Amino acid sequence: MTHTIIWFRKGLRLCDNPALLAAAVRATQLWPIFILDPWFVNPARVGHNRMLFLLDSLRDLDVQLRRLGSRLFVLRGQPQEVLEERFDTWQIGRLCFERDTEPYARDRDSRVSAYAQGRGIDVISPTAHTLFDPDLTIAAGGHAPATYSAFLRVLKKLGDPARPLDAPRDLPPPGECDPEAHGIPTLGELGYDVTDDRQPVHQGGETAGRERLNAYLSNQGRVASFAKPATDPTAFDPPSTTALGPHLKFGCLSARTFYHGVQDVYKEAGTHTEPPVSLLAQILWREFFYTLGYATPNYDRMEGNPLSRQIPWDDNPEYLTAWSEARTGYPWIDAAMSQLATEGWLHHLTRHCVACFLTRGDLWQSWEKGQAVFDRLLVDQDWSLNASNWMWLSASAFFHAYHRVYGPVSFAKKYDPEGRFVRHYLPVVARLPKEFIYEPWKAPLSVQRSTGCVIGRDYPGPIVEHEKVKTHNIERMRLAFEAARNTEVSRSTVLG
DNA sequence: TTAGAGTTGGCCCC
DNA sequence: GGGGCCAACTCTAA
Repeated sequence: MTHTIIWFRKGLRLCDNPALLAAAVRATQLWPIFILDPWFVNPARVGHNRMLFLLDSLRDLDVQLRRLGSRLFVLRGQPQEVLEERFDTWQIGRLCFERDTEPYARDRDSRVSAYAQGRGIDVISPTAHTLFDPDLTIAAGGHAPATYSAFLRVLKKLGDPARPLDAPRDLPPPGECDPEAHGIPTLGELGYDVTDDRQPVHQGGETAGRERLNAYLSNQGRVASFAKPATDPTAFDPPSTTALGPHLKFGCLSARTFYHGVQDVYKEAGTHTEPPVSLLAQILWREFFYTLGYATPNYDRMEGNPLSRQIPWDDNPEYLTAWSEARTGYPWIDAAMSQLATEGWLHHLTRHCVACFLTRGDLWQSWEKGQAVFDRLLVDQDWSLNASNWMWLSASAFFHAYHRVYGPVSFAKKYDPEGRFVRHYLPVVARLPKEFIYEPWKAPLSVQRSTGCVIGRDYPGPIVEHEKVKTHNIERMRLAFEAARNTEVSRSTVLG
């Protein structure tokens, strides 16, 4: 006879959910709960697209739980306080939740677990957000992997991850709780501005996630020939990649479901592309970055982060604001930032372009500032992946060919010479002829006037002269690399 | 100690 | 669209 709480945070699914399965075993009453933590329910930290995706996901979870005779209870407040109260009022004997390796979650969960165990409550917290337990991955390599290739070698030792677990067939009855007070709120009830009535582009929930995965996997040729660098960043209807990031972030879809879904198509197809560019490799990149985020102190900062090169970035709030508000005067960059603001999603290579532009390429602002903007706006915001990619693009870690700079004009032109993408996401440039679409300041004034895109009135001139700052920044980066090497030499001299 | 490899640049030339 | 050049870093295996 055990009163049990299954505490959903990520892992918003019934399939491949070991915490849920453990909670269902011999429970007399089961409370499936989600706690709206004020830390996250904050428009300055979690943008409205991601919050909408979360609410979608909670609704889907509730519907699925109800089919099994249960339901979801949505509670509000600081999680530890909420749980401590419920442990008492519900006479809880067991607490189950999926393990979360991000710093905020680790701190929160260790305090909750310590309190619960002190009260004699069983705590069950299996790993299911990643393919493997990161402790096992690190142990198998002897230390955290330094490169993706080294990581792949470790994975070879570990073999395939377990196949995903089935969803439970039935669930214990839900515990008693005032049903009216614990429904799923609307965005407005959470204090978000809802005057913007655009429909979200990314539909949350396990049901939508599985449909999206299955639709993608149904095209065997596309799966088998997938090569990430060859996908088109300017494609938007539909995008050229799976766009399953949001579902993986919230765990509407498990990493193992994705992994084995792709593997099964590979078996049918015979030949297929290989890491690092293949579709399967994408879930392995996620795993690699999760492992490093788990193993590395201060992973989301430059200072105190042993993986991040120490670079003397400028601090120019006007540059940062212009970049984040799509006012750099470079249509490709501004259209991308507009897509980020309105939809909360960007193609991977588009993220590269705007990240390179903000950091080492053009504006020379710290990657941490770009990371913060992405953290707020991305529907698929993921702590480990976001920090990793910002370090990558700013040449702070992983990537060292700093003289390779994305051109804010040349890059997009290569994929989209007509400018379909920028016309869609940046209407102010929509009527410009294609020869000026990526460089509107070069259009004669008569053309600017007739197309309603007068520079300085309708749209800003370029915030920096790319060719000039690029050369200067490559030199600054060369000096930063040199300084880092010298620090390394003096350190090893001191240490003998 | 050294050679080779590393997810995804731009530009010029053919 | 494919190849070489630009100017050149870091990690790993041998």
